[in-house]
Formats: sequence, C-alpha cells, structure tokens
Amino acid sequence: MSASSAAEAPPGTSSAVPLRVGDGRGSTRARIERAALELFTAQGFEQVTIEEIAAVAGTSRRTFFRHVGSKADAVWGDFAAHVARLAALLDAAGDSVAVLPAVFGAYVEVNDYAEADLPVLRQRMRLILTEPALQAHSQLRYADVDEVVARYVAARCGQAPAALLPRLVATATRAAATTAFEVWLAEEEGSLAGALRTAFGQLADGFPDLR
Amino acid sequence: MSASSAAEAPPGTSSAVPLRVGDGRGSTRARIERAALELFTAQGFEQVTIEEIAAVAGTSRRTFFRHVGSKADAVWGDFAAHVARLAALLDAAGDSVAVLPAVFGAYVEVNDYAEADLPVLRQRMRLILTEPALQAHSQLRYADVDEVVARYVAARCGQAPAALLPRLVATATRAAATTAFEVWLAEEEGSLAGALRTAFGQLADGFPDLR
DNA sequence: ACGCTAGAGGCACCCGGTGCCACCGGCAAG
DNA sequence: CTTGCCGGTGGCACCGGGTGCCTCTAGCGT
Repeated sequence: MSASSAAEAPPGTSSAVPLRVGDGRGSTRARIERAALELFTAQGFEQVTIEEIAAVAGTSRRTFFRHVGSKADAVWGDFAAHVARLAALLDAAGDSVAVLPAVFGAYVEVNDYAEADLPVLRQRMRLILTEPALQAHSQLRYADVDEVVARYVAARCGQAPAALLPRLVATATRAAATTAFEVWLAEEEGSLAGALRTAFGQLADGFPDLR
Repeated sequence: MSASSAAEAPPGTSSAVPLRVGDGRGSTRARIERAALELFTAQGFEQVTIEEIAAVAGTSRRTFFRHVGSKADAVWGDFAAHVARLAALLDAAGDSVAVLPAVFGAYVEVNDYAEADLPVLRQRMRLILTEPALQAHSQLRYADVDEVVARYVAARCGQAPAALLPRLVATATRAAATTAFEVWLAEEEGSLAGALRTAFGQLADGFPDLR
C-alpha cells in the first residue's frame, strides 16, 4: 500500500529482448523518476513543470509522458507490480489463516522494504501524503489495492466482491495501513511493520476503549 | 460524508447584505451546479467542458470559475457547510456518549437527507464514486472530514490529533461511511442510515467472523 | 449628477496531457 | 552494401482546466 520501490529492473536480469538498458545511470524511466522525486521534494509538486523534470533527466517533455503517463505517476514507481505482489501474497495465504490476519500479514509483507530503500520510500510517501494533488491521485492507486483485497475477502467468505463486508474490510484495512504510514513518517524512529501491526491490531479489536 | 445538498441558500432567508438572489431559477451558483450535474451524468465528467456547462447555465467560463473554483467542485455543493455541521454535531455530543457511538451518530445524522433530496444525492454520489477524476478529488474533501473527526477523538482521549488512534478512527469510520454509500447506491432499496449503521456495526466489533 | 463597488465577461497566458508526424539508430533479409 | 522494418525519440500543434488582469455595467448611497 505504499509507493513501490521497484523503479529499476533487477540488475542481474537481462531482458529476453535486447533493450537498451541505460547509459550507466539507469533506464530513461528511472532517470525521469529520480529527477521528478528530487525536484518535487525540493520545490513542491505544483512548482515543478514537466519540462524541468525532462531537462534534468536529459530528455524531452514528450518522452516524459511516454514513460510515466502523468506527472503524479512519476512518484509511484511500478505500483502495479506492488499490487500484483499483494495479490500473490493473498493468493498464497489461501485458507491457512483466518481472513483478517491473512490481509494484515500480506500488507506487512508487501511493505517489507530493505533498509537501503527506506529513504526513498519516505521521500515518496511524504510527497503522496503531503501534496494535495498527489493525495488526490493516491485514491486511484488505492482503489486497485482495495479491489484486490475485496476480491480475496469475497472469495473466502462466499460473497460478491461488491458486497458490504469485502468492501468494508478492504477500505478499512487500507485506511489503517495509510494511517500507519502517516505516523511512521511523522516520527523518525520506529519500524514500518510495527506501525502497521499496531494499526491493524486496533482495527481488529474494534477500539474497545471507545465503546 | 456525502456530497452536501445545501446548494441553494435557504429560500426564506434574505442575507444581511442585499445580494442579487437570482433570476427566478436560483442563484448563478445553483444554476451552474445544476447544469454541471445534468451534463456530467448525461455525458460523463471528462466529456463535458467548462464552456458547455457555462453555456447551459447561461453564463461565461470565467464566471463559472469564480463561483465553483474547479470542475470537480461543481459536484460537491456547499460541502464545507456539511463538514461544519458534522463538527457541530460532534461538539454537541460532548462526553454524553462513548467516543465511537458519538462519531457513528454524527455521521448518520449529518447524512439524514429529506426524501426529496435523495435523487440529487444519488446523482452526486454516483458521479463521485464512479468518475475517476472525482474519485481522486474526493480524497481532498474527505481529508477535511477526517480532520474534524480526528480532532474530536483526540480531544476526548487526551491525545494529539495526529496520533495513531484519532487518525485511525477518523480514516476507518470514513472508509466505512464511504463503503456504506457504495452499497446504498448499488441496491435500489434500503435506507442510507441503515447502510451506515450496518457498516459501523461491523467496524466496531472488528469483524469477529474473520478472526 | 457623481463616484463607489460588486458581479460579470473577455483576453491572454500557463501548464498538463495527447495525437501526429518526422527522424534516427540498430538490425535482419536480400 | 543496400534496403526496409522498427522502436525510441523529439518536435509541433492542439485541447482543456485554471488564473491574473482589465474593462464594463448595474445598482447603490451621497
């Protein structure tokens, strides 16, 4: 449920088709994303124009759009792969665990980043949670996540994916995950997994102190 | 947490300053919103240009923006008033009820629409939940709602509004409310309040069947 | 009659996003 | 070597949302 860190292709893997892999500083797409992230954090999302990003990335406006689709997408890396991984994790969970723990576990696992990736992750999430335009755009990305989770819950409960329970579990768990990201960002110390587990825990027992 | 139905000023109330109230078909703002809503549902959000809306509303592009701020805002009516009402309801609830029931109750009450307003509400919510651009924009509106709820929960629990618990309650209840709207929209029969209460109920007991 | 003010409209501009075409480099087939 | 294909690139023109600025006009009080 965070921005994906899989911007670059795995270094060891050479594609079947002999693509131009890069000019030493990574693929065009990766250069664009790096430039965008840097400029956005330095000057703010709205202040940066596509032309500037393209210039820093050493390419053209037109090529920018061919690679990242939209200005907001430049922040998200390969998020589709992220969602696919979540789906795979849920799939692998199967019926071995109860539904809610399965969803929680998949969220925690899909957001298990290597130490080295955390700074970039922070940078991305700070932008996404802070900049209004990106905050708005995030809803579209999260909708994909919600659909995956709802489908899983629906399958396990024998309900339609559009029924109340699956949709509710999907949106509520995702809200919890987003909130966990918020507090993880706000305080310097503390692990992301810990924040996620705390949020999920509170959600799962229905806020007993507040009833 | 729905779109506000308070597009028009209350008919009996004349402002302190003698504004031009309208030309018999309501204020300029109301005409713009009606035109926008009609065109959006008929042709889809993206397909309609501001120029078209302005033409149907009998005004100009420039005036459109003076009144509604943005294309997406044309769908939301006076949502700030809606949020203010929610805040007032929470304020009025005070410490008489437990925190969670108070939030639930405020949500239900703020979404207690007159029978006559339901068709427009459906139209608005269908657009907001269906059209990607509006779905994205909704996140910005909902952020205001979340802040109000988080502030209330924080005050009652003696925590900071940015702490995990208040933020979590705010986002989770709002997710539940949105989901309730979704299912209410999907099935023709059934009351909105009922859908809200069901969703809140499931949320409050932590999905016992799924643990 | 005077000026003031608020709402309105026109105009020019910026920027994100798209469609179209032209170019260039690599590569395989002849 | 030449030819033709092809994928990535870039330029260009266009559309549409949004804003700043200026002007006009209608209604107001003095």
